[in-house]
Amino acid sequence: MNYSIGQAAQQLGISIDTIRYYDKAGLLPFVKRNAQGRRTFTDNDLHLMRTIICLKNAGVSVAEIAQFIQLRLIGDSTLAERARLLAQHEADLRGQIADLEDTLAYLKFKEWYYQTALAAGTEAIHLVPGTTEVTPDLADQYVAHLKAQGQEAAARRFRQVKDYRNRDHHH
Amino acid sequence: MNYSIGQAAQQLGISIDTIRYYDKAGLLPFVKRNAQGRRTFTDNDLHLMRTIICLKNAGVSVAEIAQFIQLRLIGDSTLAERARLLAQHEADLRGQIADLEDTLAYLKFKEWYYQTALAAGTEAIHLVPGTTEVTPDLADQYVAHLKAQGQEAAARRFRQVKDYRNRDHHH
DNA sequence: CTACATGCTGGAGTTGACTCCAGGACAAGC
DNA sequence: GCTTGTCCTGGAGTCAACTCCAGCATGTAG
Repeated sequence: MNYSIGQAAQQLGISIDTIRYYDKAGLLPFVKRNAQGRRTFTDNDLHLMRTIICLKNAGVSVAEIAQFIQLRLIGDSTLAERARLLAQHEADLRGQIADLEDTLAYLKFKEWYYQTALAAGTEAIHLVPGTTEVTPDLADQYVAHLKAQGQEAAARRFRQVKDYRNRDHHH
Repeated sequence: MNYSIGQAAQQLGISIDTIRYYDKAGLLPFVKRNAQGRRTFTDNDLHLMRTIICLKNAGVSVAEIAQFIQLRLIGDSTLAERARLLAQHEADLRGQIADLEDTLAYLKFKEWYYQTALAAGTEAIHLVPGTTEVTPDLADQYVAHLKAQGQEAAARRFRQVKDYRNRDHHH
């Protein structure tokens, strides 16, 4: 079964222009044309494009995906290199997920801040009296709250995030 | 304790230019200046900026963070609205994490593909003989492999991802 | 007194990933 | 034989989030 660019776009959930952009960028060397010069997509093409979209979702740049596709074109001699690239992208992805989990822990802390402030009717309960500065032991209060709720794991996680964020970064 | 823009940048792990960009964008209305017109950052300022960086990490745009900061400036009357925005961002973040987990499941499938191909010395074991098309039941083989390894949960997850990806999307 | 580090502003430039457009080809339906 | 729909190309435009620059001010070290 063959599909037009419009049908392919619909099935993949991306725009026609995006497909043409990927083609220009060298991501779709396997896509053939018909007698009129129009692109025709096979089921196998769509399968490959799903892998491309997967890599894109994993935060891999178009240039890096193009490199991967070029290796594929060369053949079996590049199998090890391709496996290595995928493993690298997997490690990056795990890192991204861990970062987002940390961000989530911090966001929950902020939500606790607003839930308690809302319950009190004012943000003042978290501020040093007469200022707009938050109380210095706010994070400790939150950890105590988590522990009181029996959420030991969450408390440990938040402590780590907090300690990490307060340490100097050197990028 | 007060810090210069350079010290703040170092402690937060972002560049001086980024801080100035955030200031221009209205994210830092709370930062004061000294007699020479230079920005001075308090510990509390850094705390607030860590929250901003957290939201940025959660994929929130600068414009949306600016809106949040404006609400904070107004005071207690906006507490409920701020709590609502945070809850929304948390939901978005959970969605992002789930998407990345799906991507990870798909990436692991591809890694299995390359591990087995490497073991065989050729990609041909996954292709329809004489073509460059992957065998139609490749995904099923992978699921069988996962089950044989006792990874029932991973098998279920992959099946869902696969089914989802093969269904039409309508964005 | 001069050099140097650090800061300021307004504004221009960069990057990646699209997204849109003008101008044209072709097949099908009326 | 005209309109409509879908496709083609090269190239320009957009957008967010920085990133860099010129030109200037100021505080400190030698």
